[in-house]
Amino acid sequence: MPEGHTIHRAATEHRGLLAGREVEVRSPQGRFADGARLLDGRRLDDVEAHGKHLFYRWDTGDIVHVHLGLFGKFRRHEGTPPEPRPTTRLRMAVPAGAIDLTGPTACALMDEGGRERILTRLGPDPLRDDADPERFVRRVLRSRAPVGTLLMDQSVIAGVGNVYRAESLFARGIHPSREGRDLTEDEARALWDTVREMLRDGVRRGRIITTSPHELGIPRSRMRRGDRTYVYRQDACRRCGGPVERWTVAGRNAFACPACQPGR
DNA sequence: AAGAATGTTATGTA
DNA sequence: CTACATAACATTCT
Repeated sequence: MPEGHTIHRAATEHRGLLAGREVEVRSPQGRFADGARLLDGRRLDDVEAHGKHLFYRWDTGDIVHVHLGLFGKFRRHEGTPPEPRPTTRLRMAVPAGAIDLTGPTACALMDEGGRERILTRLGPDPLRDDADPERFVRRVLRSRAPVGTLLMDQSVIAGVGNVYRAESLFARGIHPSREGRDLTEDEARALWDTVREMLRDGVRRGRIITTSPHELGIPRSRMRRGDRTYVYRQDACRRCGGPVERWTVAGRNAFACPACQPGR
């Protein structure tokens, strides 16, 4: 379930619950046993999000790196949590509540060097105040790769996944197959702005909704799963009603409305 | 209940 | 060297 909005939301939530406190750390199945043993009872100092990556800083100087991948998920329990399930990779508990992690691509101990190694291969993250949009714009305008590929490339822009790729390009009327260098500077900047707005909205709502009930002609209360996107996983474009193209790029589904997103 | 899914990385092939 | 495709890995939901 995770694109950048999920990660930044988790960082805020986990910081609020855990930071500055001594945390009970557990890892059933021994999957993170070494880390859990080392960190159990230590103080968590901070939680940082960058793109889809999370970094938990501990008073030992250790950093726990978490990447949710495709299946990773956090669950929160208030108060005393139930016994962790066998698939629980990491539990961080304080008296007020607990965070459980399942299915991550990455959950590993590292040091500052490891964190920096990851950050150097990440592009600007539109959810971060320190992000430089021009880095994204330059990279896009110089590349002959399709803009749909560039948006999913975490070294070009960090935090965008398959849904935001489809929906942000739709919002700007840009076909994913257009080459980066064929975009105008204005298009590239507007694309960054759109992605940032969508991500912020995702953080606020805790889910991705890029459609407006007004445009769909559905009352907000009747909106359901399937009404949340214009082209992502749609057969018909929710704006013009025309057929949505669906094809595979690097093993992932890509979506576009050829009428609303001209250019290849 | 098989199949699909909001990811990344390493390795193979053209 | 680049640019692809494919496999591997993780789990839940329909």
